[in-house]
Order: sequence, then structure tokens, then C-alpha cells
Amino acid sequence: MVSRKENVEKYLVEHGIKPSFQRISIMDYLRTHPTHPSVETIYNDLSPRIPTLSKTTVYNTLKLFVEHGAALMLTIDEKTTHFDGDLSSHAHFFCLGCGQIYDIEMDASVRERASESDLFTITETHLYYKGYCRKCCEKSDK
Amino acid sequence: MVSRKENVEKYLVEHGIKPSFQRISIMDYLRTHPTHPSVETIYNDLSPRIPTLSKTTVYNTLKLFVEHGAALMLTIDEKTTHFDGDLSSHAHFFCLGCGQIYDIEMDASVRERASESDLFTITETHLYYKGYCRKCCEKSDK
DNA sequence: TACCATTTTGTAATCTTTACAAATTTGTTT
DNA sequence: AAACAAATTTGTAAAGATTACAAAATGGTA
Repeated sequence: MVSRKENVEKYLVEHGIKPSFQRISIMDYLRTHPTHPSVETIYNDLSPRIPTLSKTTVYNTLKLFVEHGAALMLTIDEKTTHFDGDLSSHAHFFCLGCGQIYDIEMDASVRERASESDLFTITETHLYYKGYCRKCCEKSDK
Repeated sequence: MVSRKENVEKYLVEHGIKPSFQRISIMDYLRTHPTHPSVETIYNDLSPRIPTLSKTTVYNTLKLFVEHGAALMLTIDEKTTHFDGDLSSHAHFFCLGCGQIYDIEMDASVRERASESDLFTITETHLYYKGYCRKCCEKSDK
């Protein structure tokens, strides 16, 4: 029986990241919270459990994750950067009303078509939509 | 014979924007510079010609354009927001080496498929890729 | 001209992110 | 276990982008 934390540890090692306590905690948070959290949110949620945690560490760690391809950086929201621990192919929807980011399906062809071009070496594909989610539509009749 | 500025003026009015001198200048800049400029770039380039121009005005004006659907805000680059005066359906490529944003073709299906969903009211579709452009590939053999 | 509404401007404040050096932790060698 | 070097974490200060806000300028109208 392998614990969740052990799986996270293995995941980090597989991506060439030395698994420290903080790194494991942050990656575990990302994977158990598929809500595209910001640095602020991650810090606020982990802080009580890891009292010594520094916001700089959260920044550094997430940057490390992104550089090693262990997490994705989402820049949909111009206010703050959000992070995604789900590397599977999917698109995002950003609600202009409540600011929430939802996962939505993405057709594989979007990725494939682009890689046909030989003008660029593509490493990441991002597809997202903006608008209003159902809740916000009902509220304001957008 | 209609001047370029007159066309810009008409374009603004069509989008419900009162065409002031600054607004016309900024929209004209956007349309004649399809390079996805940042506020900084626009300000620096227009400043010599419009000595009284304030950076705040550039910020305000671009926000106004985006709200009225007269320009697009690009958040590909997490460092700064870029703006696009080209409303036609296209995708973007962001070079991680030089930071430049290139236009690339976008299949219409990307937009259509999403609007099928009735969970969200979609107002904008953004598709972009990250990686290295040819110049940067050659430089560093990425 | 006098008046009101809108737009622009400049400065200060806010917010996010990064730089950096000190402190801590980890791993290794003795 | 002690000593040491390397890597990681931390806290503070700085940088950079954006916004708030009030004063100044502009435009249109009675």
C-alpha cells in the first residue's frame, strides 16, 4: 500500500525534482485541488499546516514545477497567475463574473494541427474561453 | 477619399466609443502595428508625437477598447498584457526565447465546438502555443 | 460667456512577482 | 557524532505593472 504522498514523491522524482517536504506538500495540494489555485490561495491554505512556509517558496516551487513540466501555468486571468497540476489535454473556461476557471474538453486535433507547422517548435498548447458560467448568467442575465 | 484616421474614427463609433484624439491615436497605432504591443510600447511610441499623453490614458483607453469589443487583450505573456487590434479569428504563438508573439491560423472549428456547450456563455476564444521560434531555435538549438 | 459632462493627466497607492542574502536543512565525509 | 559543503527555505526589500483618485483640461450646449 503506497500513500498519496509517496505517489507525489515519485511523481516529482520522475520529473527530475528533488522531493523536499515543501515541494511534496505543494504538489500534493495541486493534485488534490484541481481548482487552478493561485500562489496566494496555495499559501493561505498550506500556511496553517506548515507555519514556517514562505510565500517566496511557493513562488519558487511553482516556477520549478513549470520548468520541469510537472505543472502548468495558466495566464487566463490577467490579475493573477493560476496553476494546474493536471497535465492531461484539456481546455479552460474563465468566468468573467466570478473569476472561476473550469476545465472543459479539448479536441486532440487542436494540438496536432499546430505541430504540423515547422516554423515553430511548440512546447505547450493553451486553449481557453471567456464568458459567463451558468450561475453568473442567472444572476445578472448576461 | 477617406483618410486612415477617419476610418479609425468610424470604427470606434461603430463600437460605441466616443472618438477623442487620444483614442483615435491609440486605435490607429494598434491597427497599424499588428505586433501585439504592450501599454509600455504604445506609450513610448506615441509619447513623442503626443507629448501630453499619460500612461494612465493608455491603460484606460485600452480597457475601454476591450470592454467594447474593439480590441483584444492577450495574457499569453505573464509579464505584461499585450493588445491586439485584429479581431479576426486567429491563434497566437509566444516565443519563450525572444518573447515575441506571432499570429498563426486558427481552424474555425475551435470556436464552433465550444459554443455547442450550454453550460457557459462564451464571449471569447483564445488559442495559443508556446515554444521557440525559428530564430531562437537556431541560436540555442532548442 | 457660463455651465455641465466627459476625458485626460499626474501622483500616489496597491498588488504581484522577483532579487537577494541570511538561516536552515540535507547529505556526505571524516 | 562532528564537520563540512550543497541545496533549500525564508524574510525582507525592491521592482514592475496596474489602478485609484482628484485636479486639470477639453468639448459641447444653453
